[in-house]
Amino acid sequence: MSIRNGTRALRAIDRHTVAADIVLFTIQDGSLKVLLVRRDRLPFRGRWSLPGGFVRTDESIDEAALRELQEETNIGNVYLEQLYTFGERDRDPRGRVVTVAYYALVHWQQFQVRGKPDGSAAWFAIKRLPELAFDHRRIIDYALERLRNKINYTTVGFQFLPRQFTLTELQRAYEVILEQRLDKRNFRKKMLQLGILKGTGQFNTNGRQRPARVYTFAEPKVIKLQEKGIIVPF
Amino acid sequence: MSIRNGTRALRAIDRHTVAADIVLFTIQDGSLKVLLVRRDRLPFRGRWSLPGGFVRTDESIDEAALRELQEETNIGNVYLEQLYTFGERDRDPRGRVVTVAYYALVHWQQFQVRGKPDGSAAWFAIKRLPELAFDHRRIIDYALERLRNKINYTTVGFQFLPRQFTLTELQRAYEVILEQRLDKRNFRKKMLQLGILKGTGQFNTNGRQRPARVYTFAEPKVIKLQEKGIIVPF
DNA sequence: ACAAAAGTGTTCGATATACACCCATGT
DNA sequence: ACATGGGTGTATATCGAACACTTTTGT
Repeated sequence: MSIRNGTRALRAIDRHTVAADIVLFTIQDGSLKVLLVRRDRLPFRGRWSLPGGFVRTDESIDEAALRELQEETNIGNVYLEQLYTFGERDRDPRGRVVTVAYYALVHWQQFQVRGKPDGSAAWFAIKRLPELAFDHRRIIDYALERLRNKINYTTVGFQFLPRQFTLTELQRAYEVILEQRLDKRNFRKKMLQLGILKGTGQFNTNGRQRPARVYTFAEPKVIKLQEKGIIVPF
Repeated sequence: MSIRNGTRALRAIDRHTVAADIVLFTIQDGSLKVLLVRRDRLPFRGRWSLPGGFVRTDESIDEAALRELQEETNIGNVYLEQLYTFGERDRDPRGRVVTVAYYALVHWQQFQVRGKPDGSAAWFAIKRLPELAFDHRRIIDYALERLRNKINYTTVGFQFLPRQFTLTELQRAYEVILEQRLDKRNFRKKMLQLGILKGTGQFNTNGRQRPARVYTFAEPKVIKLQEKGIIVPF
């Protein structure tokens, strides 16, 4: 990099390596999980770590996060949000690496590990994380805290569901994230009166029980609910 | 920087310059203001910009933000919080510069511009910002949004006040930040029942009116009020 | 018939909101 | 005396929380 317009050189001593790491959440088998990849090189070879990598100088950090996500998975259209930037001095033994952490949410069926059925990438339940490389454990904790906050006043939680879903499925997602049971009647009342669900007229009959109404989201994107009312606590 | 333990070199092509910029808020003369400094070099020479500077490789980003703040002001003990990292490709004409933005809140008396009475640093009302360098306008907008959100469920707003204050002074601060008038009785009721204020027994008699009770914060730090109840809306 | 999940209303308490007058002091 | 901001309580509406039974299907 060279001096272009400036009078001050961007000195080499000021240079950092910037990484983008992603906490990719999903819900599977009734528990909240994150995607981890096994490191195949030093440092921390063999340890599990967050998917991510270095930001190139010809891309924005957001672009880098999306690219990394696509390199490891086949996911295209994901809710991805910047989380926090971790810049402690000694967080990477290789030298000065600053990580811009992101978090993303997907429906588990939406996800496919790309070309790596060898166990080098896997979902881990939040409750049973292995030892992680770098400060990635801290990053996950932070992402989890953000997710639990954000579910209270936005529709991020919907990202864990497929396009069509039943109210019970939606409630289960909320219960898993918040780690508490919710009252069925209160939940349904609140959700329906928010006006962000649209009945499809279809019924889902997968079990040996009464068929459930199938809904979709009326709002295409994640929205804030400040003015419409807060979703939880119930 | 050299390869230490790693098998992968941290290639020069991955190197970025990392800056820390600070949105320093205060309340003065009944309006919310930010500190800006005039750039004395290219690019954007002569334009106003956020205080900040490059992060050195021997300090964490938080340390850099604090250092920059202290280099420009005499402030020691400040509420400082990381805001967001701006990493668009072309946000800096000199090349690849990633900015980790922070915001900080001070009582206006706490602040002194260090050694620069020449007009190279000044407070600007949020409502009357000049044209700014880089994407600093966007950063300020983002900080303002965060501040307005955070005042609803934390005690950050208290950082705008001196150690001792009256309830009316506290209410004025909230009104300035939220840009709306609040009901006096409701405000006082809510604040007092939160249990985070401590009466000093003293009275403040600065005007030609009834003396006002003087309070201090019972809680030393900024706290979340999720469990105690939300401060606003009133 | 029964198991299993879907679906549905009401009551109660807490909290937010709206609102008006007297008090203590300085000039 | 009067101007100025300090200080106080109540009534109403809204929202969250708690709570149990009937319905529809598959086996």
